[in-house]
Amino acid sequence: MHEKHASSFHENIAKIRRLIVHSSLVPGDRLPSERELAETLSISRASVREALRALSFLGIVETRHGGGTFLCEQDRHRYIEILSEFIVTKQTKASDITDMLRLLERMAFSEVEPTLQRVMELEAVVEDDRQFRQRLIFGLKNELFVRIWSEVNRFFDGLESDDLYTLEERKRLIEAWRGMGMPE
Amino acid sequence: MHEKHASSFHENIAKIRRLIVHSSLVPGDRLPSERELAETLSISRASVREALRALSFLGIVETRHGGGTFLCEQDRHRYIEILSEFIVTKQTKASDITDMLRLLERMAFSEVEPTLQRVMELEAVVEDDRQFRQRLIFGLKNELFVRIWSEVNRFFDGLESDDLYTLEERKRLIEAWRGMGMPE
DNA sequence: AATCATTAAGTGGTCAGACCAATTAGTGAA
DNA sequence: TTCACTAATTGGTCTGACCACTTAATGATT
Repeated sequence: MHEKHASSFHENIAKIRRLIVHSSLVPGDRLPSERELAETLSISRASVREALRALSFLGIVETRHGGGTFLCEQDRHRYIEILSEFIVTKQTKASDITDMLRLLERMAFSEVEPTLQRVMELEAVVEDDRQFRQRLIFGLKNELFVRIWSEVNRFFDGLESDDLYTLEERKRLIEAWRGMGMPE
Repeated sequence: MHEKHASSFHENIAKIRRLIVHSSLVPGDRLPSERELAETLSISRASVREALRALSFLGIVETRHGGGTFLCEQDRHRYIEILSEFIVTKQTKASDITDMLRLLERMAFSEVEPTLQRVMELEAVVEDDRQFRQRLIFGLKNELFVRIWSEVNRFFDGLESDDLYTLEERKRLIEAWRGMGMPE
């Protein structure tokens, strides 16, 4: 007999988070078993598992086969508010995202040598804010950097905000970059 | 009748990744249904869902209730190799991690004004590489930045590598930073 | 009584089948 | 041809079972 599916993925994660906070769990503590959580939170064990998997991805909890589910060590739990709220529910100040992108992209400028070819490639897409920023980032050969930028940019896309830079800014950025290279 | 659980979480993700590649799917294309994937890959639908949820977290696929599961737009799928391999299996070049940390921390220096108090706080922990870098990063009030740094640093910790900077480097960084502020 | 191998209980991992909820494709009447 | 309706498809959730691993309890041995 089904009870009506009032639950949802995000809500379930929030429920477990609240439980962690209310139970005053400290890093290293073991959470209630999945079966217990399911009954307490009035959701199925499958849903509990999906939520726990998400929290595991966020580095908040850690599961050990046969052992249990534990709150992660370190002060990582201090970021529960930030992490889960941000990644899962996408609630972060829009200014944080745009600031972060600007920082990352400025960094890309300072880390990549402005060769003639690169400058031309960038100028070719100067009309399109999105392509411009993407081309810029891919100049960095650090895969990890690209990954992080992509993640942040994904949320920026979901923001439905305007371009990050104006056309004039983009042109100015290229000029400044070019100036950093050659002693002309 | 059970077949023996030869599957594992990581393997399942890899299976779906291979299927995406071999099927020559392009962004926007729909993946086979969960039931179909389960049969094709010889794993349960629950396991398929867990793997898909992970890929969804990585921004590789997107699910629409009643509609299907789709490969994300953009060239994000080009990062399937990078993303899934990195986040899930933690296989990233150590040099990428240290490079990234150095970049982020250099960025912190350039973004934060070297007030007298901040400089003193940093000098107080100059002996400890870990504390030094953490104190530095927390000077940035951008929560998102802190989050990202924390994530990257987590992997660095798991690397069992030496300090990121030598004591001399740390002292030199502080001096250079101090010099950026006051016109002395 | 102390030690250690064995056993039982507990917990995460997987599987199977069913039903709910939303979308999409197909159908038929206007 | 158009559009409302229906059926099929697909993701979302639930239930219960069994497997694999860990941990605690048990009991025999020393």
